[in-house]
Amino acid sequence: MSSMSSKAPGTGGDSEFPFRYTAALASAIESAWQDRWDARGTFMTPNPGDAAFDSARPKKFVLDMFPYPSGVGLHVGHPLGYIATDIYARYLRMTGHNVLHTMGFDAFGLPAEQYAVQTGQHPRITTYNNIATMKAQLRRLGLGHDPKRGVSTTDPDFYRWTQWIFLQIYNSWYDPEAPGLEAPGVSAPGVDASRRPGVKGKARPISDLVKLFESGEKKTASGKAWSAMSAGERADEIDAHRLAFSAEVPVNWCPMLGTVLANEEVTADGRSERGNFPVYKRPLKQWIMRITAYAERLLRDLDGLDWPEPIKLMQRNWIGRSEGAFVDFRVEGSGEVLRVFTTRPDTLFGATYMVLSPEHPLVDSIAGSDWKVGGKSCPAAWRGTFAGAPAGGFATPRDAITAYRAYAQAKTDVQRTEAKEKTGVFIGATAVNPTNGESIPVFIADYVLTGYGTGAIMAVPAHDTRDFEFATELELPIRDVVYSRTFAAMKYFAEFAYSTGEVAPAWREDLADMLGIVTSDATASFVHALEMVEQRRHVPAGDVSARSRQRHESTMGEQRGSTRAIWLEAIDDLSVGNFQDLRHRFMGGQYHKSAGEPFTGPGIAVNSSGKNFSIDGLTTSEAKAATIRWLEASGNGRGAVTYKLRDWLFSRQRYWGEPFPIVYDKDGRAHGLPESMLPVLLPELENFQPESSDDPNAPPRPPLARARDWTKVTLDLGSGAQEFTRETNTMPNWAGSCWYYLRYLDPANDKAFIGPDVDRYWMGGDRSPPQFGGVDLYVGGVEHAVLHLLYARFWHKVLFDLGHLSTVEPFQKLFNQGYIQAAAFTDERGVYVEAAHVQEKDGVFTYDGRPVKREYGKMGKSLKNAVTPDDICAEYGCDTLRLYEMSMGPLEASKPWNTRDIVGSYRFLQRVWRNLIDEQTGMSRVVDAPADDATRRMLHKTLIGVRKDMESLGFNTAISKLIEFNNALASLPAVPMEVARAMILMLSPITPHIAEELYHRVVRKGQGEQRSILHEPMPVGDPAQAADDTIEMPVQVNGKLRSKLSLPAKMDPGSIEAAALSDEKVRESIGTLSVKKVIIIPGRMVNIVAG
RNA sequence: GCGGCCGUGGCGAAAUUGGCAGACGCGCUAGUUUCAGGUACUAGUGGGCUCAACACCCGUGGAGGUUCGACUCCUCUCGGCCGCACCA
Repeated sequence: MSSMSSKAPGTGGDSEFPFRYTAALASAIESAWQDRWDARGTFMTPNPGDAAFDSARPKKFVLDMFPYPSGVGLHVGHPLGYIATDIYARYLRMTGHNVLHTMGFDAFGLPAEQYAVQTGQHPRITTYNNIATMKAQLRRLGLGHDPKRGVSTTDPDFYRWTQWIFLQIYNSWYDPEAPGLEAPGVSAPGVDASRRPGVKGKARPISDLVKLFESGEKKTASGKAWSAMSAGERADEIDAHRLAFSAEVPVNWCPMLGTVLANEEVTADGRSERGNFPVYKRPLKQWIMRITAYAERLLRDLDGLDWPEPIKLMQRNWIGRSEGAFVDFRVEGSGEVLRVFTTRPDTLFGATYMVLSPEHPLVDSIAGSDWKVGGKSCPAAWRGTFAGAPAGGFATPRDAITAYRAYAQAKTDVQRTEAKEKTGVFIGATAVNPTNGESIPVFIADYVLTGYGTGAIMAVPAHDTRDFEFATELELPIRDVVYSRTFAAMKYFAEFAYSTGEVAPAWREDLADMLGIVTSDATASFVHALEMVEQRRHVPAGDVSARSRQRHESTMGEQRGSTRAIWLEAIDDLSVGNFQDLRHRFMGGQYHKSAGEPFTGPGIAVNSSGKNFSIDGLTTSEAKAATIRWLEASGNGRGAVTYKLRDWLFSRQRYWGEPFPIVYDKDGRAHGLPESMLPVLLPELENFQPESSDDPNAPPRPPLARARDWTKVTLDLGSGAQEFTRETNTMPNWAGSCWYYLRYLDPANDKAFIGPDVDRYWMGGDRSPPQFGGVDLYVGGVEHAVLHLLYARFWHKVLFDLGHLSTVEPFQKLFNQGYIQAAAFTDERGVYVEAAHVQEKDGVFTYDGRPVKREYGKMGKSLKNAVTPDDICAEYGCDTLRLYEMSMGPLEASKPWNTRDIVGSYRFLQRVWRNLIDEQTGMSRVVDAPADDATRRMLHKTLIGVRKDMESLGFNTAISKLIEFNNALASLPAVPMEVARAMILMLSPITPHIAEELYHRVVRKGQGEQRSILHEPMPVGDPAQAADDTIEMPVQVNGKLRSKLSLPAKMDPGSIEAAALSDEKVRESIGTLSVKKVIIIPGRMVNIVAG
């Protein structure tokens, strides 16, 4: 018998019912079971090889995104995902799986360090205190985490391996030619294996690279033979290949904070998010990870992952693959060549000028000395018309370049985005379009970015919005080289409208736009417009395309607007019916023949013939391929793929992070430390403040640089004891989160970051065929959609390539839980007030007697609307909290918290308790009699439904099924054991404490408490027993519900039809109409079509 | 600007994926218990019409389409949220 029955629980304010399920009783039950679970190690999960390991059970690895241990503690929004994974993990245990489920802490990072700067308290102490607080909060929720596996990234035993992984990456290079990126037989669900071999390349140890250089199989960058190179040259060559390397790159440098910042830590107006200090772009030597080497694999392998499509899309966009070509333009009067990247090589004939980014390295060397082009003076607009330029432009191109650079640099990102007009200046140089030998002017403009492609473009104003804007602004020629079929389609519609007098509302606006551009006569009639269309049938294709483009880009916008309104009116007058369907069919191709050509599909190249090269008449994709072939054959360029993804800036000038396992010799050359010297412990400091300065050129002085005893070391790295200096940067806080899930699997291993057997088992790499990704369910917020998930995938792939892991991807299935939102209130000044103290009366909200405004936002400290789980647990018990959070709505949806609603969940648990337990005696009310037919049917329906919902994380609907079932039980005189038992077991993943208590009071009466309900198998519903004998069959007449028939479940369609047609209400509805057709959906409904 | 997601009672939401719209919960209304409040319990609760019941009509942001049948699919449109943002 449970210990609960032996002592009187708290009264909860109702002495008449000492065993009523009150908050006091719930709390007593909850803490009693939490203690027992801890004492018995209920949630400990054995690894393969351990004594308790059961190899017959399939594995499941259920993972949460681990939290940062913040000092303010949890609010009810935080544990939403944790509760969900806990329910799922408990469910999986009860359905025969070995489940790995635990929780660690992502504990390096800025808040603890900032706190240390302010108070002098060591971040370690702050962090460990916070972890303790948070663990207590999580424990109170009854989360079934394996306590032995919950690692913290700040433990030296953990970050030792973070450093080790860094060295693995440091000591490898990416061989783009290496065949076979995956282990043989690796297959991804939903991915056609035959599509995958196209991706070549993998990480290999640096020693392989050295062998290739030694044998001459691989050429060095300089072309010099390996044997002829000095030690320094060799080291340079190797360093240039490493996957983790240091290089001077432009970074966001904040001298006042004394650190570089990630792009997302810099505000739109160029200041630090924290502190609001100025941030400068400045080249600094930093550690960088060559994640771009993996761009293609990171992109392709998304296909095999069971992730939400929006997240995959965000990663695809972030990687930003574009296919196209590099094209070389010879600069006239200089030996230089301008290389551009384009995704539209088919429009090369339309390139009428070039644009370089203001910082492009060739600008200075190719800039001309005067404003002449082809011997004549260039247009005035080319000489500088941007804000601050002198009237009439600058005296020389060089003056203009200098001024423009200053102008562009001063613009913040926001200004850049908001500026509608394109600006730029001619640099006094011309280049040659390789296709036709045409001489075209070269400009600099800030709409071309240094960081993408080659930082230079060929401008095709006819087919690129930005180029068009620039060309309009600077009076540059525009040449159409693509004939648009969409435009041809619209022309056809216009003609169709003309011949029939019928216009579909859906395309009337397109038509009006088109017609509006061909005439600015605001009073013209529709008939007149159609005459214009008639005339334009004979306009050459290239010209038509130009107009189509102008339709979008015309600077005559306002004028067009008024014209357009007139056209809309005129078109509306002519509408005689709805022709949307017709339009679909046109677009779908059914009417192509009548139109004489397809309406949709690629454009056709026009005006694209040079001396020995023509693509006229080819479709866009054909023209692209043909142009690339020509570029490669003629040596003017080549096909290429570029990515938006940048390499990963991996160092920070901060204290509270992992030290790099890197030292520098007296020549300043970096050396990776051997494994035996790990971990490199963080040195003790008393002052954690980075050195700040007003001087943007001041050198960075990370806090670690002040630990003199630590930075200077004497080591023997293979060539005798020498003096070295340690790297004083630390790793960014993404580092630990890139691999923590692996350490959960083997937390005590001091020989390796993870044992190979453990990896193969829990990540599933020992399956045949091996799994693609290892974690079976990863739950967390969308805020990590890109960075964390991309970085972790990258590390995982490197470790896979180097043979340390058995799977290609870390997270097979990802689930994004929604946020919990809450009402927040602002006073008349717009300042947030404590939401907890706001009063509501008849829909009016007041705070301290004054009216306040309500809004909804993410729960948290800043909106002063946080509700803590501790308060809710105290008032209702944590089972009620778990139940409520799961019943609020679908897990993936963001939904508003409403404390008032919790009582519904509380009442449900009370009713369950009351159905099974006598509130006066605490004894079981369950009887051994068998269930009646109706109850048993409902039991099996519920078992089937709940199981299905659990599998799909549909906890909200699972709960509603349980409530319905329990409500049905309430009307029984007593609940039969088979029903009670199933009810308790189904409830146990969601509300484990009350379920354990009921299980021991009702099911295992006095058989001891050793066996947890967690180890009880979940009962399986039997469809045969769930089936109804008679079903209610709705009968529709012409789609409207008219009657309901009660029929035997297994009735043949003929009899159903007869029954339906003989029903009085049905016959009344049919009346004098004749029955045309009877549609019978077995077990579902009948629809009678009468007319 | 481009891309994505989402609009269902007073509120949170269901709907077996094209087949009885609003399950379940909150709130509300009435009643039981109670000196009373609270708790707990029972019944009702989309809107309209009706004294009331039966019946009928309307109803998933809006307009239209496909279908025997549409919350669900298609087109357009309005509103909200999120991501990217001159990416060549």
